[in-house]
Amino acid sequence: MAATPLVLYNTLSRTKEQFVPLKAPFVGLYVCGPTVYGDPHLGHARPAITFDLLYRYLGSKGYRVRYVRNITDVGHLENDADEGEDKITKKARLEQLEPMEVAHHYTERYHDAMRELNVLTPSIEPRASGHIIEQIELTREILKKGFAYESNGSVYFDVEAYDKKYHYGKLSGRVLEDMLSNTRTLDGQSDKRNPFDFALWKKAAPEHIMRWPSPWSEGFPGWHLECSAMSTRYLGEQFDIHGGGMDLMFPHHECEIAQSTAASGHDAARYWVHNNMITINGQKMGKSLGNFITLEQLLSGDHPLLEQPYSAMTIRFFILQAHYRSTLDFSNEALQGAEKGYERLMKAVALLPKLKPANTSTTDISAYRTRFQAAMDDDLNSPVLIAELFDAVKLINQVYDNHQTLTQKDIEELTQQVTFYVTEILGLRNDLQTDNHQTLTKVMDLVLDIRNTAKTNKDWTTSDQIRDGLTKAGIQVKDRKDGTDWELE
RNA sequence: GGUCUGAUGGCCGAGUGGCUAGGCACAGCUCUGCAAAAGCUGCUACAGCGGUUCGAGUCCGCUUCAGACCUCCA
Repeated sequence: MAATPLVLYNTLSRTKEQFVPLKAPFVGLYVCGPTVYGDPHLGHARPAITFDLLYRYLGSKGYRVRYVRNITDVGHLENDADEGEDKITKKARLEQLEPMEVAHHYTERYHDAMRELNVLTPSIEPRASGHIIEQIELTREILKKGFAYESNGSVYFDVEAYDKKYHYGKLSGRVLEDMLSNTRTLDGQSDKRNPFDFALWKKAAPEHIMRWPSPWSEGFPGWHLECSAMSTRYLGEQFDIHGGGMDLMFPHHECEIAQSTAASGHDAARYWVHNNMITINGQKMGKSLGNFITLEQLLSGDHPLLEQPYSAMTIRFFILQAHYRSTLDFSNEALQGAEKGYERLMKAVALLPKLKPANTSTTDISAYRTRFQAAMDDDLNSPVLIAELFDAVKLINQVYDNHQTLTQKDIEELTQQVTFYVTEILGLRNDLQTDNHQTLTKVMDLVLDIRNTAKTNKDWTTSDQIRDGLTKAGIQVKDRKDGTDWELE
């Protein structure tokens, strides 16, 4: 496949760069996945869909992508880094469950949501708890290189030592000295030498359930270590793209860079790609802010802020209609707009097989291919791609209404291009006809209402026509004293 | 306080110097028994103030406002 060059915005350089894989046609892609201690919400959908789009598009260019997206089931501390309980452990206590039971439950919930959103499964989905050995090894390596120190059974990354040789803060644009001058001094209780040092290994408090043996103590790995360890394990010391939400840039990704560089002497990821946040009333949607809407609530409409339910594909379309590096503001009006737009697009796609060929074409459709591609090549500009697709939608409708004509060959080309970009790249499924259970109930309410009116008017011809017609259609009508029931046979 | 983003028409949201983004909503028309769909037409905005330029939403400076990160977070 003759691939046109893809340009990606690299957070490291803060510019758009042409994407050149280390070892084409192979591409290594690592994306920070969810911490499984809560239901997936609208915010989780953003990176999942953003990197699904990237994964799909890279694949369409002929690259063989290994997409690794982790599951964080251990390691994040609740409040203060040094005092807090492991987040998953805390939730487990509250619910009287095993930690792994909680992790498993929410992992399944996440998978369900991803399936609904038509997000492809990654090549590998490693769990932090399954890679303790790798994390211990990495900690050992960093210690050996002199960029970490042990303190009371815990191991901390020595940011100051690292910053002397490399640059701590290169991703987020921070300078260590500035950060230090802006921080209050430690209260003296910490094992850390420096407030910006972060844990590679934490000694477990007695009540801490999730713990593993290590050379330093029984404990658990630090917050940032898992991604470094697992990306190295599955993609190598150097790989192509590291993705995640912008909120992870600091400290999480910064620390990942420091860990990898400290251990191996060079950067691990070459392109850092960050998706922006979904906001609600202009504020970031987040668990800690308590203003998030779960995906389940979006699908059911069961949330004070929701005027109606929204389908998974509406949500996907809503997200794709904004560029991944822009904030995207939630509102009912915006979702409803997305719902209509999605319907318009899918209706036109459904119309494609019905187009009748003509001897000549009144429009040159050869440009669509390059325009679709150009939009995606430009840093995954899905909004522009969608705008281009709507241009094709108009053409499809015009041809259907005999306002324009296309040859058989052009119809085939148009069909191929449009359906490819809509279903394979944007990953939009046609869900317009699938939500039939609710629809059938509403239709039956209506039909039986008409029949009851007829019965009231003693219009037996009409009422019997309806009942017999329904029987033939496989629906049994059951008249009762207090109303009418029906069931599918 | 530090670092970094952003401010586009009723709503959402593209656009890094010159030619109408697109969707939704709204209005009129065509089609039509009515409606819907579809088509056609209209709605032409870029926070404010300076500057650079033949020309700026687009570059530079300042102001105002908003947001993210600096603590777990997608």
